[in-house]
Amino acid sequence: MARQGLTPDSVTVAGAELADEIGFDAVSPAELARRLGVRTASMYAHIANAADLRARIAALALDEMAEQISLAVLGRAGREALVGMMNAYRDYARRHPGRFTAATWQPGAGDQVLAAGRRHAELTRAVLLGYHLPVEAVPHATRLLGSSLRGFVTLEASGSFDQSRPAAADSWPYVIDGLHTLLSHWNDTFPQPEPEPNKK
Amino acid sequence: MARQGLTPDSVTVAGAELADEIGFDAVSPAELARRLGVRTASMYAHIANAADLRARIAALALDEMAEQISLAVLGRAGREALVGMMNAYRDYARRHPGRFTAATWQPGAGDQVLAAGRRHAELTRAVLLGYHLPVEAVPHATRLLGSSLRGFVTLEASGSFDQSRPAAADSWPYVIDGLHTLLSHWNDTFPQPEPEPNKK
DNA sequence: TTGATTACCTAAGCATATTAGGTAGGAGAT
DNA sequence: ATCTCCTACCTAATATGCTTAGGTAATCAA
Repeated sequence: MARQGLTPDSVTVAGAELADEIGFDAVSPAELARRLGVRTASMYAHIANAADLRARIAALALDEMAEQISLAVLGRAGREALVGMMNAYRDYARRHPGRFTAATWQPGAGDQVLAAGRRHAELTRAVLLGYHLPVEAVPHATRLLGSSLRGFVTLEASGSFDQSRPAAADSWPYVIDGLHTLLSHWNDTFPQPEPEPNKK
Repeated sequence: MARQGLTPDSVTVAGAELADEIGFDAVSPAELARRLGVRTASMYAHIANAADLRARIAALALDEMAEQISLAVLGRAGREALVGMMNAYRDYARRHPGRFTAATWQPGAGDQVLAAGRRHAELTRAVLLGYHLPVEAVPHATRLLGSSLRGFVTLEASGSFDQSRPAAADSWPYVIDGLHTLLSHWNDTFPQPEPEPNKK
Protein backbone atom coordinates (compact mmCIF):
# COMPACT_ATOMS: atom_id res chain seq x y z
CA MET A 1 0.00 0.00 0.00
CA ALA A 2 1.43 3.29 -1.07
CA ARG A 3 1.31 5.84 1.69
CA GLN A 4 -0.97 8.77 1.39
CA GLY A 5 1.45 11.17 3.01
CA LEU A 6 -1.20 12.75 5.18
CA THR A 7 -0.45 15.47 7.68
CA PRO A 8 -2.67 17.31 10.16
CA ASP A 9 -3.00 20.15 7.66
CA SER A 10 -3.79 18.04 4.62
CA VAL A 11 -6.34 16.12 6.66
CA THR A 12 -7.97 19.37 7.71
CA VAL A 13 -8.19 20.60 4.13
CA ALA A 14 -9.68 17.30 3.03
CA GLY A 15 -12.15 17.58 5.88
CA ALA A 16 -13.16 21.04 4.74
CA GLU A 17 -13.76 19.80 1.20
CA LEU A 18 -15.76 16.91 2.54
CA ALA A 19 -17.83 19.30 4.65
CA ASP A 20 -18.75 21.31 1.56
CA GLU A 21 -19.89 18.14 -0.17
CA ILE A 22 -21.79 16.23 2.50
CA GLY A 23 -22.36 18.88 5.16
CA PHE A 24 -20.27 19.77 8.17
CA ASP A 25 -22.36 17.70 10.55
CA ALA A 26 -21.68 14.57 8.53
CA VAL A 27 -17.91 14.96 8.71
CA SER A 28 -16.35 12.41 11.03
CA PRO A 29 -13.07 10.54 11.36
CA ALA A 30 -14.69 7.48 9.80
CA GLU A 31 -16.16 9.34 6.84
CA LEU A 32 -12.99 11.27 6.20
CA ALA A 33 -10.89 8.12 6.42
CA ARG A 34 -13.10 6.51 3.79
CA ARG A 35 -12.64 9.52 1.57
CA LEU A 36 -8.88 9.43 1.99
CA GLY A 37 -8.58 5.69 1.40
CA VAL A 38 -7.25 5.04 4.86
CA ARG A 39 -8.43 3.12 7.92
CA THR A 40 -10.38 5.08 10.50
CA ALA A 41 -7.85 4.41 13.24
CA SER A 42 -5.10 5.94 11.10
CA MET A 43 -6.77 9.33 11.38
CA TYR A 44 -5.73 9.51 15.00
CA ALA A 45 -2.13 10.01 13.99
CA HIS A 46 -3.10 13.42 12.62
CA ILE A 47 -6.01 14.55 14.76
CA ALA A 48 -6.64 14.15 18.47
CA ASN A 49 -10.26 13.12 18.14
CA ALA A 50 -13.50 13.93 16.33
CA ALA A 51 -13.99 17.27 18.10
CA ASP A 52 -10.45 18.28 17.24
CA LEU A 53 -11.06 17.52 13.56
CA ARG A 54 -14.14 19.71 13.56
CA ALA A 55 -12.35 22.48 15.41
CA ARG A 56 -9.53 22.44 12.87
CA ILE A 57 -11.97 22.72 10.00
CA ALA A 58 -13.73 25.58 11.79
CA ALA A 59 -10.44 27.42 12.31
CA LEU A 60 -9.52 26.90 8.66
CA ALA A 61 -12.87 28.26 7.50
CA LEU A 62 -12.65 31.25 9.81
CA ASP A 63 -9.19 32.08 8.48
CA GLU A 64 -10.26 31.73 4.88
CA MET A 65 -13.24 33.97 5.46
CA ALA A 66 -11.14 36.60 7.16
CA GLU A 67 -8.75 36.42 4.23
CA GLN A 68 -11.51 36.92 1.67
CA ILE A 69 -13.01 39.76 3.62
CA SER A 70 -9.62 41.41 3.97
CA LEU A 71 -9.14 41.34 0.23
CA ALA A 72 -12.60 42.76 -0.35
CA VAL A 73 -12.11 45.61 2.09
CA LEU A 74 -8.54 46.50 1.19
CA GLY A 75 -8.26 49.95 -0.26
CA ARG A 76 -11.92 50.73 0.19
CA ALA A 77 -13.79 52.81 2.68
CA GLY A 78 -17.31 53.80 3.62
CA ARG A 79 -20.06 52.25 1.62
CA GLU A 80 -17.69 50.45 -0.73
CA ALA A 81 -15.96 48.75 2.15
CA LEU A 82 -19.28 47.74 3.68
CA VAL A 83 -20.55 46.29 0.42
CA GLY A 84 -17.27 44.50 -0.16
CA MET A 85 -17.27 42.95 3.26
CA MET A 86 -20.88 41.86 3.20
CA ASN A 87 -20.61 40.36 -0.25
CA ALA A 88 -17.37 38.58 0.58
CA TYR A 89 -19.02 37.05 3.63
CA ARG A 90 -22.10 35.94 1.74
CA ASP A 91 -20.16 34.68 -1.25
CA TYR A 92 -17.96 32.55 0.94
CA ALA A 93 -21.00 30.99 2.57
CA ARG A 94 -22.53 30.23 -0.81
CA ARG A 95 -19.33 28.83 -2.23
CA HIS A 96 -18.46 26.78 0.85
CA PRO A 97 -21.61 25.85 2.74
CA GLY A 98 -19.93 23.18 4.81
CA ARG A 99 -17.03 25.39 5.80
CA PHE A 100 -19.44 28.19 6.60
CA THR A 101 -21.38 25.95 8.93
CA ALA A 102 -18.11 25.02 10.56
CA ALA A 103 -17.18 28.67 10.96
CA THR A 104 -20.44 29.47 12.69
CA TRP A 105 -20.13 26.52 14.98
CA GLN A 106 -18.74 27.21 18.39
CA PRO A 107 -19.33 24.59 21.07
CA GLY A 108 -16.26 25.05 23.18
CA ALA A 109 -14.29 27.33 20.90
CA GLY A 110 -10.56 26.83 21.27
CA ASP A 111 -7.79 29.40 21.03
CA GLN A 112 -7.66 29.17 17.25
CA VAL A 113 -11.32 29.97 16.92
CA LEU A 114 -11.20 32.78 19.46
CA ALA A 115 -8.27 34.38 17.65
CA ALA A 116 -10.09 34.16 14.34
CA GLY A 117 -13.14 35.68 15.98
CA ARG A 118 -11.08 38.64 17.07
CA ARG A 119 -9.72 39.03 13.55
CA HIS A 120 -13.25 39.22 12.22
CA ALA A 121 -14.17 41.81 14.81
CA GLU A 122 -11.14 43.84 13.76
CA LEU A 123 -12.21 43.80 10.14
CA THR A 124 -15.69 44.91 11.04
CA ARG A 125 -14.30 47.75 13.12
CA ALA A 126 -12.15 48.78 10.18
CA VAL A 127 -15.18 48.98 7.94
CA LEU A 128 -17.06 51.02 10.51
CA LEU A 129 -14.19 53.46 10.66
CA GLY A 130 -15.47 54.93 7.42
CA TYR A 131 -18.75 55.90 9.04
CA HIS A 132 -17.15 58.04 11.73
CA LEU A 133 -19.32 56.75 14.53
CA PRO A 134 -18.88 57.93 18.10
CA VAL A 135 -16.46 55.57 19.84
CA GLU A 136 -19.01 54.22 22.29
CA ALA A 137 -21.23 53.27 19.37
CA VAL A 138 -18.67 51.05 17.64
CA PRO A 139 -19.30 47.87 19.63
CA HIS A 140 -23.02 48.22 19.14
CA ALA A 141 -22.70 48.91 15.44
CA THR A 142 -20.32 45.97 15.11
CA ARG A 143 -22.85 43.67 16.66
CA LEU A 144 -25.74 45.05 14.65
CA LEU A 145 -23.81 44.58 11.44
CA GLY A 146 -22.56 41.17 12.44
CA SER A 147 -26.01 40.01 13.47
CA SER A 148 -27.76 41.05 10.28
CA LEU A 149 -25.02 39.65 8.12
CA ARG A 150 -24.82 36.34 9.86
CA GLY A 151 -28.56 36.06 10.24
CA PHE A 152 -29.32 36.64 6.58
CA VAL A 153 -26.58 34.42 5.26
CA THR A 154 -27.42 31.63 7.68
CA LEU A 155 -31.09 31.74 6.83
CA GLU A 156 -30.39 31.88 3.12
CA ALA A 157 -27.95 28.98 3.33
CA SER A 158 -30.36 26.86 5.35
CA GLY A 159 -33.06 27.35 2.75
CA SER A 160 -35.41 29.22 5.06
CA PHE A 161 -36.18 31.74 2.34
CA ASP A 162 -36.85 29.16 -0.34
CA GLN A 163 -40.52 28.86 0.55
CA SER A 164 -41.41 32.43 -0.29
CA ARG A 165 -41.15 34.77 -3.25
CA PRO A 166 -39.19 36.67 -4.41
CA ALA A 167 -35.81 34.95 -4.40
CA ALA A 168 -33.63 35.42 -1.35
CA ALA A 169 -31.00 37.14 -3.46
CA ASP A 170 -33.45 39.94 -4.24
CA SER A 171 -33.64 40.83 -0.58
CA TRP A 172 -29.88 41.04 -0.16
CA PRO A 173 -29.56 44.62 -1.45
CA TYR A 174 -32.09 45.71 1.15
CA VAL A 175 -29.95 44.30 3.90
CA ILE A 176 -26.90 46.06 2.54
CA ASP A 177 -28.58 49.38 1.99
CA GLY A 178 -30.52 49.19 5.21
CA LEU A 179 -27.32 48.74 7.16
CA HIS A 180 -25.60 51.47 5.17
CA THR A 181 -28.40 53.90 5.84
CA LEU A 182 -28.44 53.08 9.52
CA LEU A 183 -24.70 53.52 9.85
CA SER A 184 -24.79 56.75 7.86
CA HIS A 185 -27.46 58.27 10.08
CA TRP A 186 -26.35 56.80 13.36
CA ASN A 187 -26.43 60.02 15.30
CA ASP A 188 -29.94 60.84 14.12
CA THR A 189 -31.23 57.42 15.10
CA PHE A 190 -29.44 57.23 18.42
CA PRO A 191 -29.16 60.64 20.09
CA GLN A 192 -25.72 61.27 21.51
CA PRO A 193 -25.49 61.71 25.28
CA GLU A 194 -25.90 58.58 27.36
CA PRO A 195 -27.75 56.69 24.71
CA GLU A 196 -30.49 54.74 26.41
CA PRO A 197 -32.58 54.45 23.30
CA ASN A 198 -35.03 51.82 24.45
CA LYS A 199 -37.49 52.40 27.24
CA LYS A 200 -40.08 49.76 28.01
CA MET B 1 -40.62 -2.37 37.45
CA ALA B 2 -43.28 0.28 37.55
CA ARG B 3 -44.06 1.68 34.15
CA GLN B 4 -43.19 5.23 33.34
CA GLY B 5 -46.28 5.79 31.25
CA LEU B 6 -44.40 7.50 28.48
CA THR B 7 -46.03 8.73 25.30
CA PRO B 8 -44.61 10.39 22.20
CA ASP B 9 -45.60 13.78 23.60
CA SER B 10 -44.21 13.28 27.08
CA VAL B 11 -40.99 11.98 25.57
CA THR B 12 -40.75 15.07 23.39
CA VAL B 13 -41.26 17.38 26.37
CA ALA B 14 -38.64 15.51 28.35
CA GLY B 15 -36.32 15.79 25.37
CA ALA B 16 -36.86 19.55 25.25
CA GLU B 17 -36.02 19.88 28.94
CA LEU B 18 -32.94 17.76 28.44
CA ALA B 19 -31.91 19.95 25.51
CA ASP B 20 -32.06 23.05 27.70
CA GLU B 21 -29.84 21.35 30.25
CA ILE B 22 -27.19 19.60 28.22
CA GLY B 23 -27.58 21.23 24.80
CA PHE B 24 -29.67 20.17 21.84
CA ASP B 25 -26.79 18.46 20.11
CA ALA B 26 -26.26 16.16 23.07
CA VAL B 27 -29.85 14.94 23.08
CA SER B 28 -30.12 11.37 21.82
CA PRO B 29 -32.32 8.34 22.38
CA ALA B 30 -29.69 6.87 24.68
CA GLU B 31 -29.27 10.01 26.78
CA LEU B 32 -32.98 10.61 27.02
CA ALA B 33 -33.61 6.99 27.98
CA ARG B 34 -31.09 7.35 30.79
CA ARG B 35 -32.85 10.46 31.97
CA LEU B 36 -36.23 8.76 31.90
CA GLY B 37 -35.03 5.62 33.67
CA VAL B 38 -35.77 3.40 30.73
CA ARG B 39 -33.74 1.23 28.37
CA THR B 40 -32.61 2.85 25.14
CA ALA B 41 -34.50 0.39 22.97
CA SER B 42 -37.72 1.30 24.73
CA MET B 43 -37.58 4.77 23.25
CA TYR B 44 -38.42 3.34 19.86
CA ALA B 45 -41.96 2.66 20.96
CA HIS B 46 -42.52 6.43 21.07
CA ILE B 47 -40.20 7.85 18.46
CA ALA B 48 -39.23 6.57 15.04
CA ASN B 49 -35.52 7.23 15.40
CA ALA B 50 -32.99 9.79 16.58
CA ALA B 51 -33.77 12.27 13.80
CA ASP B 52 -37.47 12.02 14.57
CA LEU B 53 -36.83 12.81 18.22
CA ARG B 54 -34.91 15.91 17.28
CA ALA B 55 -37.54 16.98 14.78
CA ARG B 56 -40.25 16.64 17.42
CA ILE B 57 -38.31 18.80 19.83
CA ALA B 58 -37.75 21.35 17.07
CA ALA B 59 -41.46 21.45 16.26
CA LEU B 60 -42.31 21.84 19.93
CA ALA B 61 -39.88 24.72 20.32
CA LEU B 62 -41.12 26.43 17.19
CA ASP B 63 -44.70 26.21 18.44
CA GLU B 64 -43.81 27.51 21.87
CA MET B 65 -41.95 30.43 20.34
CA ALA B 66 -44.82 31.30 18.05
CA GLU B 67 -47.12 31.16 21.05
CA GLN B 68 -44.96 33.52 23.08
CA ILE B 69 -44.62 35.91 20.20
CA SER B 70 -48.36 35.85 19.58
CA LEU B 71 -49.01 36.85 23.17
CA ALA B 72 -46.44 39.62 22.99
CA VAL B 73 -47.87 41.05 19.79
CA LEU B 74 -51.55 40.69 20.61
CA GLY B 75 -53.30 44.01 20.85
CA ARG B 76 -50.23 45.98 19.91
CA ALA B 77 -49.18 47.69 16.72
CA GLY B 78 -46.30 49.63 15.26
CA ARG B 79 -43.30 50.05 17.46
CA GLU B 80 -44.90 48.36 20.44
CA ALA B 81 -45.62 45.25 18.42
CA LEU B 82 -42.07 45.22 17.06
CA VAL B 83 -40.55 45.54 20.51
CA GLY B 84 -42.87 42.90 21.88
CA MET B 85 -42.02 40.44 19.16
CA MET B 86 -38.29 40.96 19.32
CA ASN B 87 -38.18 40.71 23.09
CA ALA B 88 -40.36 37.62 23.12
CA TYR B 89 -38.04 35.97 20.63
CA ARG B 90 -34.90 36.87 22.54
CA ASP B 91 -36.37 35.99 25.92
CA TYR B 92 -37.38 32.57 24.70
CA ALA B 93 -33.87 31.91 23.45
CA ARG B 94 -32.38 32.98 26.77
CA ARG B 95 -34.84 30.97 28.81
CA HIS B 96 -34.59 27.87 26.63
CA PRO B 97 -31.22 27.70 24.92
CA GLY B 98 -31.54 24.05 23.94
CA ARG B 99 -35.03 24.47 22.53
CA PHE B 100 -33.91 27.59 20.68
CA THR B 101 -31.08 25.66 19.06
CA ALA B 102 -33.61 23.03 18.08
CA ALA B 103 -35.89 25.64 16.59
CA THR B 104 -33.12 27.08 14.43
CA TRP B 105 -32.08 23.66 13.28
CA GLN B 106 -33.41 22.57 9.93
CA PRO B 107 -31.65 19.69 8.19
CA GLY B 108 -34.53 18.17 6.32
CA ALA B 109 -37.37 20.10 7.89
CA GLY B 110 -40.56 18.08 8.00
CA ASP B 111 -44.14 19.27 7.61
CA GLN B 112 -44.40 20.26 11.24
CA VAL B 113 -41.38 22.49 11.01
CA LEU B 114 -42.46 24.01 7.70
CA ALA B 115 -45.89 24.82 9.11
CA ALA B 116 -44.35 26.45 12.16
CA GLY B 117 -42.06 28.42 9.89
CA ARG B 118 -45.06 29.77 8.04
CA ARG B 119 -46.67 30.73 11.33
CA HIS B 120 -43.60 32.72 12.27
CA ALA B 121 -43.62 34.45 8.90
CA GLU B 122 -47.28 35.34 9.45
CA LEU B 123 -46.52 36.91 12.79
CA THR B 124 -43.72 38.95 11.31
CA ARG B 125 -45.98 40.15 8.53
CA ALA B 126 -48.57 41.13 11.11
CA VAL B 127 -46.03 43.26 12.93
CA LEU B 128 -44.93 44.89 9.70
CA LEU B 129 -48.53 45.81 8.97
CA GLY B 130 -48.17 48.62 11.45
CA TYR B 131 -45.45 50.23 9.37
CA HIS B 132 -47.57 50.54 6.25
CA LEU B 133 -44.89 49.37 3.88
CA PRO B 134 -45.51 49.04 0.16
CA VAL B 135 -46.65 45.50 -0.54
CA GLU B 136 -43.62 44.55 -2.59
CA ALA B 137 -41.42 45.57 0.32
CA VAL B 138 -42.98 43.23 2.85
CA PRO B 139 -41.00 40.09 1.98
CA HIS B 140 -37.77 42.04 2.05
CA ALA B 141 -38.60 43.72 5.34
CA THR B 142 -39.63 40.36 6.78
CA ARG B 143 -36.28 38.89 5.90
CA LEU B 144 -34.33 41.88 7.14
CA LEU B 145 -36.13 41.76 10.45
CA GLY B 146 -35.84 38.01 10.71
CA SER B 147 -32.16 38.06 9.87
CA SER B 148 -31.20 40.69 12.42
CA LEU B 149 -33.29 39.12 15.10
CA ARG B 150 -32.04 35.63 14.56
CA GLY B 151 -28.48 36.77 14.03
CA PHE B 152 -28.26 38.75 17.22
CA VAL B 153 -29.96 36.19 19.41
CA THR B 154 -27.92 33.34 17.97
CA LEU B 155 -24.66 35.18 18.47
CA GLU B 156 -25.61 36.23 21.97
CA ALA B 157 -26.67 32.69 22.90
CA SER B 158 -23.48 31.18 21.52
CA GLY B 159 -21.41 33.52 23.63
CA SER B 160 -19.83 35.30 20.68
CA PHE B 161 -20.33 38.65 22.36
CA ASP B 162 -18.87 37.59 25.69
CA GLN B 163 -15.33 38.51 24.71
CA SER B 164 -16.02 42.21 24.27
CA ARG B 165 -17.38 45.08 26.32
CA PRO B 166 -20.03 46.30 26.91
CA ALA B 167 -22.43 43.48 27.70
CA ALA B 168 -24.40 42.03 24.81
CA ALA B 169 -27.63 43.13 26.42
CA ASP B 170 -26.56 46.77 26.08
CA SER B 171 -26.50 46.42 22.32
CA TRP B 172 -29.96 44.96 22.12
CA PRO B 173 -31.79 48.31 22.19
CA TYR B 174 -29.74 49.41 19.20
CA VAL B 175 -30.93 46.44 17.22
CA ILE B 176 -34.52 47.17 18.13
CA ASP B 177 -34.34 50.88 17.44
CA GLY B 178 -32.28 50.43 14.33
CA LEU B 179 -34.88 48.13 12.86
CA HIS B 180 -37.68 50.41 13.98
CA THR B 181 -36.05 53.41 12.33
CA LEU B 182 -35.43 51.51 9.14
CA LEU B 183 -38.99 50.29 8.95
CA SER B 184 -40.34 53.73 9.76
CA HIS B 185 -38.36 55.39 6.98
CA TRP B 186 -38.56 52.60 4.45
CA ASN B 187 -39.63 54.77 1.56
CA ASP B 188 -36.85 57.27 2.15
CA THR B 189 -34.22 54.55 2.24
CA PHE B 190 -35.55 52.56 -0.67
CA PRO B 191 -37.05 54.79 -3.36
CA GLN B 192 -40.34 53.45 -4.66
CA PRO B 193 -40.45 52.48 -8.33
CA GLU B 194 -38.57 49.35 -9.30
CA PRO B 195 -36.35 49.37 -6.29
CA GLU B 196 -32.92 48.23 -7.42
CA PRO B 197 -31.13 49.81 -4.54
CA ASN B 198 -27.79 48.09 -4.89
CA LYS B 199 -25.55 48.60 -7.88
CA LYS B 200 -22.14 46.99 -7.96
C1' DT C 1 -61.40 -13.19 36.10
C1' DT C 2 -60.28 -13.12 31.51
C1' DG C 3 -58.44 -11.11 27.45
C1' DA C 4 -56.36 -7.67 24.86
C1' DT C 5 -53.31 -3.97 24.62
C1' DT C 6 -48.92 -2.01 24.96
C1' DA C 7 -45.06 -0.08 27.73
C1' DC C 8 -40.97 -1.86 28.60
C1' DC C 9 -37.40 -5.51 28.36
C1' DT C 10 -33.49 -8.63 26.57
C1' DA C 11 -30.74 -9.98 22.71
C1' DA C 12 -28.38 -9.06 18.73
C1' DG C 13 -26.37 -6.62 14.53
C1' DC C 14 -24.01 -3.01 12.84
C1' DA C 15 -21.46 1.65 12.86
C1' DT C 16 -18.54 4.92 15.03
C1' DA C 17 -14.90 6.70 18.40
C1' DT C 18 -10.80 5.69 20.41
C1' DT C 19 -6.53 3.17 22.25
C1' DA C 20 -2.56 -0.10 22.02
C1' DG C 21 0.79 -2.18 19.71
C1' DG C 22 2.73 -3.99 15.26
C1' DT C 23 4.60 -3.46 10.22
C1' DA C 24 6.55 -1.63 6.44
C1' DG C 25 7.59 2.53 3.29
C1' DG C 26 10.82 5.82 2.46
C1' DA C 27 14.43 9.35 3.61
C1' DG C 28 19.02 10.08 4.93
C1' DA C 29 23.62 8.43 6.29
C1' DT C 30 27.17 5.34 5.43
C1' DA D 1 23.72 -0.36 -2.28
C1' DT D 2 22.43 -1.17 2.21
C1' DC D 3 21.55 0.00 6.82
C1' DT D 4 18.77 2.52 10.08
C1' DC D 5 15.47 5.24 11.92
C1' DC D 6 11.15 7.51 11.73
C1' DT D 7 6.50 7.44 11.23
C1' DA D 8 2.42 6.77 8.34
C1' DC D 9 -0.53 3.30 8.29
C1' DC D 10 -2.28 -1.14 9.84
C1' DT D 11 -4.79 -4.86 12.76
C1' DA D 12 -7.02 -5.89 16.98
C1' DA D 13 -9.84 -4.81 20.66
C1' DT D 14 -13.08 -2.12 23.80
C1' DA D 15 -16.85 0.92 24.60
C1' DT D 16 -20.82 3.11 23.20
C1' DG D 17 -24.71 4.52 20.25
C1' DC D 18 -28.62 3.41 16.91
C1' DT D 19 -31.92 0.27 15.55
C1' DT D 20 -34.76 -4.07 14.91
C1' DA D 21 -36.95 -8.46 16.44
C1' DG D 22 -39.24 -10.89 19.56
C1' DG D 23 -40.65 -11.64 24.45
C1' DT D 24 -42.97 -10.40 29.25
C1' DA D 25 -45.72 -8.25 32.33
C1' DA D 26 -48.52 -4.13 33.81
C1' DT D 27 -52.83 -2.15 33.08
C1' DC D 28 -57.48 -1.53 31.48
C1' DA D 29 -62.14 -3.10 29.54
C1' DA D 30 -65.36 -6.58 29.75
